[in-house]
This record gives sequence, structure tokens and C-alpha cells, in this order.
Amino acid sequence: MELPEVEVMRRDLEKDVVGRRIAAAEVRPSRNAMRIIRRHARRKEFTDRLVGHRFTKAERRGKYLLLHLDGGDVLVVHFGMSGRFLRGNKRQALPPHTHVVIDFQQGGDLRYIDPRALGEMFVTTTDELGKVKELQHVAIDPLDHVFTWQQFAAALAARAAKLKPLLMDQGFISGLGNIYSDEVLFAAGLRHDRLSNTLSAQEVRRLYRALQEVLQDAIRHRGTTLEDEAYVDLFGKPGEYQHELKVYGRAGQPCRRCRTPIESVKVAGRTSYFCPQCQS
DNA sequence: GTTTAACCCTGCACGC
DNA sequence: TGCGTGCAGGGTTAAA
Repeated sequence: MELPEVEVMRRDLEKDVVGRRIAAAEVRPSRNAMRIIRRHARRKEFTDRLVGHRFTKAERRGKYLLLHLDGGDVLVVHFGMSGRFLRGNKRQALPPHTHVVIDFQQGGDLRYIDPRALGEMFVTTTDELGKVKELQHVAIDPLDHVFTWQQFAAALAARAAKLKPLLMDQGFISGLGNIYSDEVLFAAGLRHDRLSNTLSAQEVRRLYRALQEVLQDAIRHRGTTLEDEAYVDLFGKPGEYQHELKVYGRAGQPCRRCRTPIESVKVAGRTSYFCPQCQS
């Protein structure tokens, strides 16, 4: 789950979960459920900090989701690859790989489902958020209004790294994963292996605009749901952006702009897709 | 400083 | 049918 999917989830939670009070919380008995709450030694240590409290705000930092609670605690969630929240109720059976269930006083529940269990969830205090190492490393959000192209240009010039891994580096810019970094680079007309400090001012501007346009567009389409990854929103509904993808997962198929076959290559261990004609 | 590889995990496609 | 292998990709960490 990358920035657009986390943002769609945040908006759903803001509408449907913020304001609700937690009546009960359960960490399921599986080994993977303990993996999800790996920062807490015991289940009770985690659930005790939730029960009786009300969600007051849903915030996003890069790919992290912060669910604030009254009383000053925060539930921090990172979805990894296959993690997601799903609204449900007692009458509905828990789907496989459900690790955490939060019951609301007003009825209904919130399930955390994560087949690959690469996600993580923990409770901390708002005061100690600044001490969480992972959150400290989250760089500026490309959709933040304080993210200016001049600042972006300086940051790119200060590094000599290939664009694709750099865009996926959460300490450089936050929120991009494998799918959106490829889509952004296509929209900017830049190759994955261009070095960040070789970009002209015009190319930097193109990349800056591509970041915002692609991410905003993906949020408007409620995220990308691929067959295998099966991201769905809080209510189980798939996104629509997979129909808008220009390069990701399209190896061998004609480029939507110039008909040249899309190529795929391994970059920093990730399969990357690009158009050899449109991107330079 | 930058890049690579290994690790965590499950489901699925693949070849034999 | 069933087994082993490799891949998918979020991130971190250690090593090159």
C-alpha cells in the first residue's frame, strides 16, 4: 500500500471510525498476530491502551497512518504490502489472516487483515511520537503544500542516486513505492536510472509536477487494486487506478503514448517498468 | 555516499 | 497430485 491507498484509507477512517469509542479489542491467537504488534510484549499491553477510548483524528505520514485517541495515545499503523483495515460486525465471520479486531460501542468493528504479516501496529503517546525512529525518517510528503519545486531541485542536486530508488527512499520523499515511482517517472518522461544530480531545471519541474498529478489522480481513483495484491478500501471496495496505469505491470504491451513495447528491468531488487521511447 | 542482498511472510505460478 | 522454487514488494539492516 502506497501513499494514495493509505490516504484513501485515512479519509474513509476519518468519516467512519473517528468519533467512535472502543468497547473491546482483541489480538488474535496466531503467531503472526503477535508479529503485527511486535513492539508490545503482550497482547494485553496493546489492547488495554485502546479499550474505553475514542478515536479523535486520522492522520497520515508517508505510508504511516496515525489514529489518535482521546487521552493522548496514538495507534500507529503501517500496512506493509498486504495489510488493510476492514469495517465489519459480529455477524460477519472474520476473514483469514485477521490479526486485530476492535469493537465499537455503537456497534460494528474494525478488523486488521494482513496475509503476509509484513505490516505493523503499535500504541504510543503523542508526546513520544517524535522519538519513534521510523517516523523520524519519514521525509516530506509530496502532496504537502510546503513541498516546493525549488526545495525539491536542491534535494535532487545534493544526491547522486538513480531516480527510481531515490523516489522510493522514504527518507528522501515519502509515500512512493514500486508502482507509483514507475508511473511518476513515466509521467515525467524520465528513465529510472537517470542520476538525480544530472536533471535540468525543466526536468526537475516535470518530475515535481508528475509527482503531484499522478498521486492526486490515484487518490481520485481510490487507489490501485492489482489482482494479486488485492488492496480494497475500508468497506472492501477495490480501487480504480489500475485502469489508468501507463507502465506498471505492462511489460511487452504497447506504450499508451507511442506504441513502443514497455520494457521491464530489475532496479535495486524491484521490477521496474518504463517506455524506452518516452522516457530519457 | 551509494548499492546490493538478505530478511520478514504468504499465496500463487511454474516445472518436474 | 504434490513438491520445491522463485517471485511479489513494504521496510530495515548489514555488508560491499
